[in-house]
Amino acid sequence: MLQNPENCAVVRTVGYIGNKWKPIILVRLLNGGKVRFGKLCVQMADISRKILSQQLKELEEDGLIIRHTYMEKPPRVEYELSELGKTLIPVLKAMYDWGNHIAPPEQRGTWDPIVR
Amino acid sequence: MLQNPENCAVVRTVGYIGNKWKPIILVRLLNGGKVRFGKLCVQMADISRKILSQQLKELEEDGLIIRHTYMEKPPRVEYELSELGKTLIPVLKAMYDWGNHIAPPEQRGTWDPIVR
DNA sequence: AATAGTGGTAACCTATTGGTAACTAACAAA
DNA sequence: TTTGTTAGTTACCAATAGGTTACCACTATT
Repeated sequence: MLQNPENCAVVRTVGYIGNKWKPIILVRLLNGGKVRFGKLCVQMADISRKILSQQLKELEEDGLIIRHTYMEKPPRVEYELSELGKTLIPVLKAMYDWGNHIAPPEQRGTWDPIVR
Repeated sequence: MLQNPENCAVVRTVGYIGNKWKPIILVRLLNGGKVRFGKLCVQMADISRKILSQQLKELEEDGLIIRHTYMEKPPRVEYELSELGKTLIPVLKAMYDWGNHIAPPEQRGTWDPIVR
């Protein structure tokens, strides 16, 4: 609660998604079903493969996403929001709305994810 | 918008508050008016004075908080949410709610800031 | 035979974050 | 006279985050 800073719920949330990449990765997974590693890589041009796979691993360990591996050659790996991950949607939406709110009008977008 | 990752509103938001300390500092400023540096320091036991003053400076540069200095000895400095900072309340509340939602029941709190 | 495609990992490097201790100025209290 | 007080800053160092490049395994294609 607000009166007990050392045990604040915001601290807990920050522990899960309080860094540069995780909210952005999660938003990429809102647009429906499973997304391949390579597609994420292309969509997020600024992130390196190493950091992306590292962040995906942490998100999976934290139970926010699910990793599907297919025993094919060349390999195929897909990522998907977990049920717990979906509970973050209000947080991601609030972040999206605020970013939109402070953006110059010509850079504004709309929130229309497929996952609800 | 979700279709233009390189220009996503979430990226913008993360640029302002996507780190370990800023959301936590901002939440400390929701409980009404101006708060002294020393009080913030005590409330957030885990942050060092150096990092706290650094983060406060960035928040001020980004226009999210206002810094009031009084020409007294010993010095007095107080921090306050700006109007722009107050527009972040829905984001902070969503983060708070999610952290609360995943917390064990005995660690849950209530959201009752004085600033609205 | 060489190349492309996939989802990584390893080695290496830089940049940012964070921590500690010492120092400042000016006044008040002991 | 010494100490305490406040909100820092500076110097120095360690730890973490993030980035770059190269490489792998295996198959299909050229």
